[in-house]
Amino acid sequence: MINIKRAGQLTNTAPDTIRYYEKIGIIAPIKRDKNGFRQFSERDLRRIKFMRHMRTAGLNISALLEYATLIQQGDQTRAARIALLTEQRDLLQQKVAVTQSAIEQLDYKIAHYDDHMSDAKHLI
Amino acid sequence: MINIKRAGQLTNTAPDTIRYYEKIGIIAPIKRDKNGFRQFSERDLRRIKFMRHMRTAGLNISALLEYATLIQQGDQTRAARIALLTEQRDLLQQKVAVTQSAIEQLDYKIAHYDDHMSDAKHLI
DNA sequence: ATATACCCTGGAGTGCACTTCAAGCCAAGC
DNA sequence: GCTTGGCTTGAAGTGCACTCCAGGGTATAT
Repeated sequence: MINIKRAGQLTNTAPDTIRYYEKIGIIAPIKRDKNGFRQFSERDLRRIKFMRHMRTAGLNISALLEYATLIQQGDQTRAARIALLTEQRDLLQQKVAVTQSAIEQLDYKIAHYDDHMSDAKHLI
Repeated sequence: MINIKRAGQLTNTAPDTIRYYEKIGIIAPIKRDKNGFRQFSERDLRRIKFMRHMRTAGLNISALLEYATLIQQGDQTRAARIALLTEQRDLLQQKVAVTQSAIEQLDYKIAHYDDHMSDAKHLI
């Protein structure tokens, strides 16, 4: 059986973070053994990995909680889930665009640091 | 002359944030009029815009402070500045990669929500 | 002269997402 | 039987980047 330490290794997530995710409800309650210790299933691990991945990418907890809540409410929320995922994907795409343009500005500065000094219009 | 309210509008930055940026040193001290009111130059505005842009993209304050400090130290820090900008650009590129992969996962889920239910391996 | 509308400062407060802590339970090894 | 190690909980603490506030100054309009 997979305990919380192992689950943390397998999902690259601190045990405290896993407990926190369960407590706030973005992952479903984990099964316990007779001592109250968490026993992780493969599905639990997939859920943790997914939430970590989305958090790392920049989704906030409240969006993930909404999603987790929709899942818990069953199949009739499918349309709402798709809408939420689509909205969040669009947000991530905007983020990528902003970051790309920052990368371009950095590249420009890196490439032109020789030519001008810092009073040139494009430099600070 | 450009006061802080106008500077905020022109740079899309709250006046409180501009004061904060000056206080912590990621922008140079702003010139004051006889009443102690800030008078922003075009260069000040460029600096604020740059810092906002970088912050929005995800650079942290400490990296920006390092950069601002190097600028203040003059031309002999050019190599260090380029190194810092390059390092930060690489970090942003990694961020973009992570975010892109999250977008792909979301796209996959959006596209396949009909086919399977949530016990499929790729869904949570 | 009084109201209005700016600005200033230092310091406290906020929101987010963890992260750490204190106190305690249970099982295995010496 | 007692220590060690892993787990449990609720609650408090942390770090980051702002954001707000109290108390006060100055200039313009009525």
